[in-house]
Amino acid sequence: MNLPPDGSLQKLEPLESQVVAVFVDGVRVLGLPRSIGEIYGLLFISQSPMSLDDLVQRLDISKGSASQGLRMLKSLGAVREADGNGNIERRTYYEPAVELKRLVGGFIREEIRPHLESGKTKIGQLAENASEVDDPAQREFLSDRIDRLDQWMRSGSKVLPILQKLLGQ
Amino acid sequence: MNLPPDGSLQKLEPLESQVVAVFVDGVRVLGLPRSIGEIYGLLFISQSPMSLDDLVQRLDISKGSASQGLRMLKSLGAVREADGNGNIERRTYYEPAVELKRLVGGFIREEIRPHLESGKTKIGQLAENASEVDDPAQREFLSDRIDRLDQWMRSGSKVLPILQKLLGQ
DNA sequence: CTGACTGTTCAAATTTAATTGAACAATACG
DNA sequence: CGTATTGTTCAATTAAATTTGAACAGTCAG
Repeated sequence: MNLPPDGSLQKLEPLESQVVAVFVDGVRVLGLPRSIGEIYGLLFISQSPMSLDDLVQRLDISKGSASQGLRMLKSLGAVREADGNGNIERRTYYEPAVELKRLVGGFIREEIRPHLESGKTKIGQLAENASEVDDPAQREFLSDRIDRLDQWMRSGSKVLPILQKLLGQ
Repeated sequence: MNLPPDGSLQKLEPLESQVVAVFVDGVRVLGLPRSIGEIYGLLFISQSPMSLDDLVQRLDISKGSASQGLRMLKSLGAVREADGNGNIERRTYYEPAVELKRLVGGFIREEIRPHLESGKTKIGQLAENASEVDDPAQREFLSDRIDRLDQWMRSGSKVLPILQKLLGQ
């Protein structure tokens, strides 16, 4: 007694499965969980917005996964709530953000920048510790390497906005 | 009966541990295994090249991990074999590549491009399948989305060499 | 040939990360 | 209120990735 209300829901069409697979593969490269790829992929290839329950049914995933996945996708700016045309519906529907610029921007903001920031902090501490090494030759070597590390971080920080600009269509 | 031959080997100095931690964190962002970060990190902060056995001892990892880790780092172009000054030694010693350009290039070549390539192939197939959908409105929507996906891939392919150039010092 | 040394391979064990599902808000409606 | 609906949380489970370690291959020296 929980049959799909109509035939269009439930199992994925072959084309939908293929698209979902592409995104599942894509997000793995980015180090994100597979459910993220499934959810975004299905939204991406669906003509109308979908609710959490729709995703649970069509992808055969748990409510928990769908909820957490949507949360992350929202924080990445990769999905947004569709304005329920008639506000009669209680549940919220989601649609994908399809501008590459936005997706890349969200990923950089949420997944890259925090690491760069914390890295810079740690490197600052490293530089201090290195400056206290007794042996001068050793100290010079360490400072040199740590400087280089610092340069890498700076390069990274400098390149990110350029990257975003280049992908802005 | 397997004591360290001298005090300089075995446990990591605090500074070394900190540097290794930075790299462990760094490679996790890139989706690479922690041992990769440990090995590269230690090589990076070490003044002289190290052998597989050195790494095993100092990082307290297995020979297997060290071997596989070095293999991946070699394929990424992130470490190279040090030319044994005197060719008296039998075992090979490794030193890190410290040019950001080379590291980024290797990562793009080994980890990014293959996915872009296979993605392009899959999208080609998708486009075919989509063109065979009966309903014209649906077909148009699908083609539109798949086109977009294709554009993303092209953008990615176009940006990678620019990225490499930007990081070339 | 035999033994010592260096490194690789890969199935099994371990560790880490993601997913589930049951319990729990929160809100709406009669 | 009572209960139906929608969604969140999080401890327990499951699944995936990494690490281990024992077996093996190749090489050199005696």
